[in-house]
Amino acid sequence: MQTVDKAVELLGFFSEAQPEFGLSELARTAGFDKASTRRLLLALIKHDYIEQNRVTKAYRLGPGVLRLARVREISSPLISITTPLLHELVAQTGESAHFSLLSGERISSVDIVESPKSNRINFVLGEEGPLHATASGIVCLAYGDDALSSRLLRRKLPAYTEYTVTENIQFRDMLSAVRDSGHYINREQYEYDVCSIAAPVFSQTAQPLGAMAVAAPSSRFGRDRQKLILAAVTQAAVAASRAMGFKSSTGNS
Amino acid sequence: MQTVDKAVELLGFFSEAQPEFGLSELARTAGFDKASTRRLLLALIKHDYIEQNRVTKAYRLGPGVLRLARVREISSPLISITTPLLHELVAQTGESAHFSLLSGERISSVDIVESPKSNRINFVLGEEGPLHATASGIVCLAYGDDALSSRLLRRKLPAYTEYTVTENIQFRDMLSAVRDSGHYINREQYEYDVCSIAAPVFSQTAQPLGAMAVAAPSSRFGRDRQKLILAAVTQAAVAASRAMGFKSSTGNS
DNA sequence: TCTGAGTGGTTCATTATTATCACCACCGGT
DNA sequence: ACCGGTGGTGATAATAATGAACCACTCAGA
Repeated sequence: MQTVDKAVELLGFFSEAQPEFGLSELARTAGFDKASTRRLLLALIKHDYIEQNRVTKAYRLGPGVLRLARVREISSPLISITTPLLHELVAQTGESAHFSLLSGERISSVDIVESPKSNRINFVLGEEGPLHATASGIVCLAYGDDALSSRLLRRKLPAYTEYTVTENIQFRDMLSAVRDSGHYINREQYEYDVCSIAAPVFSQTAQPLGAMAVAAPSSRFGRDRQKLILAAVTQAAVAASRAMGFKSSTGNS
Repeated sequence: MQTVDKAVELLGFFSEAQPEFGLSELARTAGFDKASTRRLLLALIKHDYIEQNRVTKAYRLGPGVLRLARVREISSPLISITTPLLHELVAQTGESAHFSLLSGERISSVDIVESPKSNRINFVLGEEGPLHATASGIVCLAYGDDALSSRLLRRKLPAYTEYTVTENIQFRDMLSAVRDSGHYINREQYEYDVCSIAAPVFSQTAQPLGAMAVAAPSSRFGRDRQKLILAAVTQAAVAASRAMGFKSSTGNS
């Protein structure tokens, strides 16, 4: 089913930052042949998951994806749960908050509420980030399938800043610490001057499906604020997990 | 790319009414081999467009579709445009209103606002209906590609009630009338006691991408109420088209 | 307990599909 | 006129998908 793989992989390249692609452009970024790419796109267009601008010839996500999301959201709500929690997080902490989904070996923000402050962290909706350098990704790795973290650790982890943890042993210890504490505090490991705290959100089946996180500039990341943010984030994550039908194994009576 | 076709076709079977499928069940409804179906599902699972309940083994739409919809909605808003218009329609008419998307040879509601009345028409989100027997479908056909209506008319149109238009000549006349008037009034052609009025919504590229519609029980579908509903629906559809970047060719100055 | 009919899942020889490259027509700048 | 870039197309060589038969399991009923 490599053909299907490629087709749905194409969908993954579209993001808020780049919602449109030319044919050659998409083929290049995907690493596929131009002709193949076009055939894949045609198949997707047939079902309205991609549409083409007749004038500019550019391809973008089609209206069909809306139907899917509505159906999914009705049968098992997610965004409608996280949005109010994120608003609360922003109100409590004054910082930008976001909910990210674990998606294969990447993590992508699907719900964002931005801080009202002018100096704030901005996220791009739908943009994918690495698991090993983001707080959200790290908590997902910690609670996720061992196979996933092992697969990731087989390759050398790329460093994004001098603080990125790239050593396998150190990384495994970190994951273990996350499992003990229930959260992770990222201090400029992905981007300079960006710190964030994330806590995992679990599905009914107790798998981590994503993470709630709050991000702040380093200048507003002192001890006291960390405490405040940490408390708010963990609370929000627990609330989200509960709302999604996850029965926590600890603290039930 | 028949393989991709099949894979994305699978996604189409999930709806609010049936958000979960067993493997055999899905293979049966799709008409695919069980083994193939499973391989297709695995490919989709890999990218989080399908997920499987580990306990019940049932398949359903995965969280990945949420990302796609958010990206699409940010880059070219649709639902966020139609929802307020639908609320207004319900306020004006007192009846249930919905926005449907043209999707291949079917039409499916993606946005619904229900009437506050206890006797109201209820829609199922994401459920697909036939083009030729629904008001929304008929207006899309009227303004859509000729190839689409011709393809549909090649087969004998199935009748759902005694009022369903199934004769080709009569049907073509009907489409022509829709193009003249800009709307269609469906009186119990799909379901008894359900009448509805629909008007087309156009994209930037002047293709009909769906329709706004209001549906009422026959008992509340007298002349005066038809007039009221018709005016409200056409107004809402025009507003939606405009908001989506469609430049109307008539009435511009 | 045995049977049968239904699950979900797997295998592998057969078969039909898709990838690729070279090509075309077109556009915009030099 | 040319060049480098689009989007798009078609034939053949190389690859992938198919599906009948199979297993293990569960549930219902005799």
